[in-house]
Amino acid sequence: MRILIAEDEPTIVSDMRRCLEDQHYIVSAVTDGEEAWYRGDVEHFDLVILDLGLPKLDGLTVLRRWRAGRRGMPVIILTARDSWRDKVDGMDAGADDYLTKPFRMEELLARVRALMRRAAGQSSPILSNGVLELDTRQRTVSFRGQPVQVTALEYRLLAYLLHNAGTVLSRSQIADSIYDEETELLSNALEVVVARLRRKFDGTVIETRRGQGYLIPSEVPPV
Amino acid sequence: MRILIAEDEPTIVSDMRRCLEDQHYIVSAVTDGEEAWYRGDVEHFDLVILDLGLPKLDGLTVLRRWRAGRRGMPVIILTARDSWRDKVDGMDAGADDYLTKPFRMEELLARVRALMRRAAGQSSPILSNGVLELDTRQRTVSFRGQPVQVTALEYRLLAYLLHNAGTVLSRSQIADSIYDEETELLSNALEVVVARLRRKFDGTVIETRRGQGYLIPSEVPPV
DNA sequence: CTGGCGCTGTCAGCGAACTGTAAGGTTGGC
DNA sequence: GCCAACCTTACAGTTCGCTGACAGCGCCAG
Repeated sequence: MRILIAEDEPTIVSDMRRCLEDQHYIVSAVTDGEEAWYRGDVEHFDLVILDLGLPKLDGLTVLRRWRAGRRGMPVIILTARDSWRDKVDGMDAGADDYLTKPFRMEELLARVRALMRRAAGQSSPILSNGVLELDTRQRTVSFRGQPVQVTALEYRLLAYLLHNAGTVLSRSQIADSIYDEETELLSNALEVVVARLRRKFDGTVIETRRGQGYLIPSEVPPV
Repeated sequence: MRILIAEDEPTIVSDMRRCLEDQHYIVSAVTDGEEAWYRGDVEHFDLVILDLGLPKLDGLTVLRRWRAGRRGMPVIILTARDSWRDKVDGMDAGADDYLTKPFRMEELLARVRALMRRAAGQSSPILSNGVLELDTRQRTVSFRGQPVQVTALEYRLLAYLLHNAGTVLSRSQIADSIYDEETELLSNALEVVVARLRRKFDGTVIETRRGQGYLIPSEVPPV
């Protein structure tokens, strides 16, 4: 689950980052509106925490541009002022929730969880391609009907591949999605994860496209 | 099991809170309609007790908004007036039950229990996965047919896990469900509770998914 | 009021599981 | 056949969860 924080105050950012990473979210942070808009437009985030008072381009504008461009990810807006106008404007612009600074981290987390839950409730909780099945609500994986245990990292990788079943995904796309941005990829870590997964199923589930990346076929006839 | 009380009269709130907390429910309370709607929209509650005569936003409107937004939790409405119109309107708006003020706490509790049971999707008050059995009416637990004594906290944890048997539940989900919102989770308290429970059964009943959470398997062949 | 008791949170040390690294083998394309 | 890309395996560092001991709290009986 990737979260984008758009906030220019360093201490708030680092507090939020720490809390969210404790909850195993993958956090990216930007400090001005232009960058916020760009990242949210170009990358995939499961949730955005957006300060309204950003330099260069204010939060409301960023949000409106995203929505105009059909970026529908849940957005929580932060406002320093306790004015209901901001909140109303924000909700009208397409925000899903708001928080007034200062706020307690627990409250932020509760709202994040709620939005994640709501977003999850809208899509089907089961990802499947015929042989491989992933229940995103139960966080379980099964192969040809047999339950299989996977680690947290393996699960993230599987979920990403299966979510984009039929599409070839490059290493860097995969890495972006399952690691946070600081972690460099200077070894064959990804290959190793793939290998470990293959051993748990059979070697054919995850296909390699030499020079391009990996993919999981979108529909496989059952056996 | 979390309950939201939306009621503006302090004495009624505190009476209800005391009774419900005696029954080991986790209670949150709000005093106006706007906050009620917001909390119910954003957080997860297993049941709501909703006064119809709330300031700022009346109860019926709150309820209709929740239902429009697909919030399906059971709702008991309270009405000060003994008029059938309110009740009918309330039920039409999606309430599951009603109570006319003044009422006796025992009656409230009975209705709460009934709705909880119904929401659990089973007429029987017994939760079981084959080896572990939990009688929600008597608040007793047995393992392989043998009764086992558990503390209140342990019971809440077990009930939550068993209620979602087969699902991996993260620490924060569990904490949300068994503690009230004020309590911080800054240590390994949860792990300790799990350990104590494991010692009372055998170590295999509650499974750990490292980095993800805990789960109780949904169906275990009896021995 | 006091002491005992049961419940629960905190802490520290240990062990196991997870994951990145590296080295050597294998495969596929040119 | 050669080279680069990829796979596999083993290993080691690190993180995460478990456990046992302890302490604080609230409750009840004396």
